[in-house]
Amino acid sequence: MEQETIHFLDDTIVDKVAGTFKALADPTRVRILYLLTQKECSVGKIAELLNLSQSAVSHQLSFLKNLRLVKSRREGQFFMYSYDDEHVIQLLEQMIEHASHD
Amino acid sequence: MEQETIHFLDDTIVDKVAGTFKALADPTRVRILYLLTQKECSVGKIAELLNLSQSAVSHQLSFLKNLRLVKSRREGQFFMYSYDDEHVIQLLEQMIEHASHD
DNA sequence: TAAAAACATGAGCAATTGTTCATATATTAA
DNA sequence: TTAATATATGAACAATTGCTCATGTTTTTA
Repeated sequence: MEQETIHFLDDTIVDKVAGTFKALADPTRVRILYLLTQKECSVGKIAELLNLSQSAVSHQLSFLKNLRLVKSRREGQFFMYSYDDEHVIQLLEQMIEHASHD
Repeated sequence: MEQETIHFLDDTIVDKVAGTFKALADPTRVRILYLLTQKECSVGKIAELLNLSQSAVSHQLSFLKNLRLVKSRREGQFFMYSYDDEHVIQLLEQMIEHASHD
C-alpha cells in the first residue's frame, strides 16, 4: 500500500502568498510596478505616463507601500517612488516573460 | 539633458500577467495548486484534504482550467486533476519560499 | 502671507469575487 | 433499470475591489 506524505501550508504563509500575488493581480498595479522597474517616479509622473488620475495612482501606491513592495522619498514637493522588493519584481518580470512567449 | 527611454507593456500582455497572478491571489487557489504540486488529486480528495466544499473546489478548478493552469483526466467516476503550467508553478513555489523567509 | 502645486485620504458607488445552495449530468454498482 | 457516487454549473448573495469626487496636508513660489 502506497503512502504519500502531503505537506500543507500554514495559514499565515498562504495569506501572505495570496496577498502578495493580489498586488500583482491588477493591470494598473502591474503597469505601475513595471514602470518603477525602469525609473524612479513621482506620483504625478506615473499618472501622466500611464494616463491615470492622480488619486488612482496615489491609492495604488498606498496599497503597494503597505505590502512593502514600493518605497518613497521626499524630494521637495515631490514624492519619488521606487520598488522595494527585488524578489517580487523578479517574479513580475518572469511572468511578463512567460506571458510574452505564447 | 538626460533622456530615458521607457518601455510600456501592451494591453494584452498586461491583462494576461494580471489575469494569471489573479489565479494565485486567492488562498483557496493557492492551497489547491500547492496540493497539486505534490499529488494528482480528484475533486473530492482535494475538498477532503483542504476541508472545502465539493462545489467550491469544482468552481475553482474550473477557473484554473480556463487559464490552463490545471488539466484533468477521467478515471472511472473520478476526475483526476494535475497542474498544467510548470512555469506558473515555479513562480508559486518561489513566492512560497519568499513568504517563508521573513 | 497667500496662492499654487504635489500628494494623501475618506466616502461613495459600480463592478467583480468567492462562496453556498440547488440541481443537472455522467459513471458505477446493485 | 435503479440507486449511489463524483463532478459540473447556474443563481444568488455578501464581501471585496478599484475608481471618482471632494477635501485635507505639506511644500514651494509669488
